[in-house]
Amino acid sequence: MNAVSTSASVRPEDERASLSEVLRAHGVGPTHQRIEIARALFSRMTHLSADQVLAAVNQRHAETSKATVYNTLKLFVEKGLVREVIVDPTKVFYDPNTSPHHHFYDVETGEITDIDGDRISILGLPALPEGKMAAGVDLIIRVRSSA
Amino acid sequence: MNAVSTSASVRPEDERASLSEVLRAHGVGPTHQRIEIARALFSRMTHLSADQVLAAVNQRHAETSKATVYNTLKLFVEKGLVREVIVDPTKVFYDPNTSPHHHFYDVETGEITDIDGDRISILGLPALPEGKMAAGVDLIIRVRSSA
DNA sequence: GGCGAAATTAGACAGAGTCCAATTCTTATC
DNA sequence: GATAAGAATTGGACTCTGTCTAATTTCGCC
Ligand SMILES: [Mn+2]
Ligand SMILES: [Mn+2]
Ligand SMILES: [Zn+2]
Ligand SMILES: [Zn+2]
Repeated sequence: MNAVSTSASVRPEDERASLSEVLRAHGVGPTHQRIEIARALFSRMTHLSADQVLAAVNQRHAETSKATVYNTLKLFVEKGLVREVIVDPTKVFYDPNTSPHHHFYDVETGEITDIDGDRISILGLPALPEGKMAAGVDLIIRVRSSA
Repeated sequence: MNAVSTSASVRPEDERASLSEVLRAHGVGPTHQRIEIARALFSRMTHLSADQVLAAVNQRHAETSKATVYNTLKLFVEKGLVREVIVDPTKVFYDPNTSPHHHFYDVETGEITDIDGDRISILGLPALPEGKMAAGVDLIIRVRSSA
């Protein structure tokens, strides 16, 4: 039940129209740049850094500025279209998968892999601090090549 | 069972001597700067950023450079004296508590609080990817003020 | 088409962290 | 305690991620 079909045989025009609707459905006015940024994320369904999004969007010829990529990613996070993944101390990754899930993080290669959220249960959590509510539960399994 | 007594009534000289031994025990040659950095972390037992360590160590009068703070924190991590905590996209925190445990992270204030490791169990984890070994399990509960 | 609001942009800026070659310390040996 | 070789420290330049701003362009609507 994801935002956008990932099927390979979708005409680019249809894909953009459908992304446009997804943006509107999340209260984001569709613009050329926002659609391209959404396309970079949702057509790949991988975890991309801002820099990688910028490169992806400007692959054919420059279309979108760095400022817009940062503005747009922040907006997408606010509107719940994507999620931030904080695993690497040097950069944030953006995750088009917004269903609750966790991550393997390869500390050597930087690769991030999803762990399905509803197979995991976390027991024994203490009560939240007074007056605080949960805003997210991030479980990160850091891995590296064995041997 | 921590590395260094946190009791208030320890003579500064004794504290430094004892830190010196802790460093040696971890294969770290003790120097004036390293001892002061260790003292900043272990006397507070809180989660400090490199910048906070730098400020703490240079409080009375400048003693230690930024380069040395970064060099030393990296060395301490390698030698298992402290642990990195990656929760804030803008900076790394260093944790003098190396026993397995998890964290509350207040996204509004930046406050980091420990969650005892052996009360928590995590069930349903999938097998690690082929040829990979676990290098760490980080559970972060992001919280914010309710209402 | 024309208008006001919203979005985009270049480029300056900020902050965390790295790097390097020159200098200063440690430590082992005598 | 003096000496010498290796180890650690240092200022400052540099890189990288991310932010900000004021000017321009585009969008949604009449
Ligand atoms: Mn950084
Ligand atoms: Mn950053
Ligand atoms: Zn994910
Ligand atoms: Zn901790």
